Amino acid sequence: MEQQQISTYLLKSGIRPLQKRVKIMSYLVSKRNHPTVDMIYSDLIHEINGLSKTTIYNVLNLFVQSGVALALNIEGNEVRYDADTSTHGHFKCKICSGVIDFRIKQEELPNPMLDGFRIDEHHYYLKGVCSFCANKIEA
Amino acid sequence: MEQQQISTYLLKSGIRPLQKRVKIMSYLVSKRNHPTVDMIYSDLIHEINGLSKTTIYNVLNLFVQSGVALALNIEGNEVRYDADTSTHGHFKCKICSGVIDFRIKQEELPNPMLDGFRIDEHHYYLKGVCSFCANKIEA
DNA sequence: ATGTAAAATGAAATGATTACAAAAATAGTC
DNA sequence: GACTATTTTTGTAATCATTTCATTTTACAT
Ligand SMILES: [Mn+2]
Ligand SMILES: [Mn+2]
Ligand SMILES: [Zn+2]
Ligand SMILES: [Zn+2]
Repeated sequence: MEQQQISTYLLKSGIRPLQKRVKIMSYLVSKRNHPTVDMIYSDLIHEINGLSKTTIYNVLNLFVQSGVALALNIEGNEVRYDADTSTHGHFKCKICSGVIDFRIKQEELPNPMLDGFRIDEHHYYLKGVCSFCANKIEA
Repeated sequence: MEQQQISTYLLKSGIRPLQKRVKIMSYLVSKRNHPTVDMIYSDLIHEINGLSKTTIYNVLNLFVQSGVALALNIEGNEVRYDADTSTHGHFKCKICSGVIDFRIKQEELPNPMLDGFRIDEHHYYLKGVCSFCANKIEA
């Protein structure tokens, strides 16, 4: 996606499309790697002059509050960010630590009997060993 | 459940049923409140003389590794513990912060096409407002 | 160009968890 | 019951992620 499209998207979502915000959203959208703050920082520090880690925290918190990104808490010690806010599931590999998406339709997720509850978010996480790592192990 | 039963259960799971371990497991089993380390600490400090927070971390890590407890990462800033290791889902209320169980059969959870992947854990989390808090709000 | 408001920065504070060495408890042996 | 080896617990300090906050910089409208 072009930076121009990202700008338009942010604007529509009520976020002023400032340079660093556009770069960070652009990173999320193009990489689709569910990065941690540190991953974003070490990748973008080369590209954006004088980028601060605090800025990344600021921008991501803004994105999450504005609903253009999700914070994934698959594991207690790290938060991962995702620009894909549609309904889908996540698998995390214990070996390579990679997080990958899988498609899930909203209707496929079980709807428990929770009378009078208001449900805002659905999170479906799987953990295990990805096929790439599984192959390496048995080899 | 009696402390005696807890001891037997821990022993069967390869865990020496020492006093503090039994008390902590007993707490998890009887309260069923998905507590954080701090909740366990502030509740048990009265009952167990000279209990240290480090011990709670040690014991819970042992429980999780031995498979007699689950660590739930519903929200990035807190880990909650659960002695119920059967398949079930969790709902967290944004208002009162309570975490409650709901029954889900293993077969109800979608099984994505992940060829060659080994899936070890399923986590299904919902977030929103519980019926008790919803009532308070509209009142 | 100037002024004002918003955003970014970096250092310090906070909070949760882990590492580690010393002290205490446990279990087996005499 | 005392002795000893091993495991567990404790308390402090270290680590790591995130937030707070005062200051500097940037963006934008006049
Ligand atoms: Mn995703
Ligand atoms: Mn539960
Ligand atoms: Zn892998
Ligand atoms: Zn509630």
